[in-house]
Amino acid sequence: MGRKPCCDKIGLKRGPWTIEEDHRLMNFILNNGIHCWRIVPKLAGLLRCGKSCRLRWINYLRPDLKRGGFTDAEEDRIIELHSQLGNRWSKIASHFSGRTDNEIKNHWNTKIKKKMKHLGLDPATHKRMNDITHQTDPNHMCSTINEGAEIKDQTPKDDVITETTETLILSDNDEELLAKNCKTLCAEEVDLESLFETQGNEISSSPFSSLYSNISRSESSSYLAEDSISLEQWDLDMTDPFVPWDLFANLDDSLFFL
DNA sequence: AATTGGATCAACCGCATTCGG
DNA sequence: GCCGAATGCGGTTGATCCAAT
Repeated sequence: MGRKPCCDKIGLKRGPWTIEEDHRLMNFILNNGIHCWRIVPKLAGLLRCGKSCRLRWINYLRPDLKRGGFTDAEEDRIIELHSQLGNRWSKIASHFSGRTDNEIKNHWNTKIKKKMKHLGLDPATHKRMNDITHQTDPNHMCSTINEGAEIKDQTPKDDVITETTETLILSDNDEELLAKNCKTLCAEEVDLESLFETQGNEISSSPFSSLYSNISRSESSSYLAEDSISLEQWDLDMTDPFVPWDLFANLDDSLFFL
């Protein structure tokens, strides 16, 4: 028997997205918004399933994505949130504007996890790994205590970890506040103009970097000044695979439900 | 120059949850 | 309340890149 597939996969394309596919998906969403992912590929002329389109949009094409490496402050925040929320990546991602759950999850698995292990911390519990050894095997006590001392000397982040584990127990009020802050953060409109201004080099890692570098500040401001915009109105060269993110600024609000 | 192995991250898979009739 | 469809989510995989040998 087995589960029915989410969509008819016969004839559907898989694997990495091409520029042409990105272009089609982005143009479709720009013009129509998102109402039902299942019909998006059909209407956009893509041989992909809706799920794949959704993922591509959320993780790569979304205009408010930050991209670029994580800062130390962001890493600390991830560790803090992970200590409170566990592997609930979408919840953690909701505390960052412009970061996806997939991005955070990857960063956790490839970088943070290793760092924590290197520091003698269990990434799952955020506690010292040798503390566990301590409890379960008293014969190793001497060696683990020495290791612990060594770790403390070499890790300035220890304080952060200790502090965050202390905040594990939240009162109802705290949780309510946390949820409220999260909502506010998600509801905030993304200021693409300031994003353009402040992100500078970070954008360079994006495939859209060449585009950013080609738009002058005055040009981007004039895009934002338009009241209503359509693709034809912008007079875009549709052979260009990239659409300026600035142009997203005046889209229907419903587009920014994410 | 060729090979190998580790790191990275986009994309997929399948289960869980939500939604609508 | 039930059921099927749609969507969300977290774990995992695999392609690619790059440094080391």
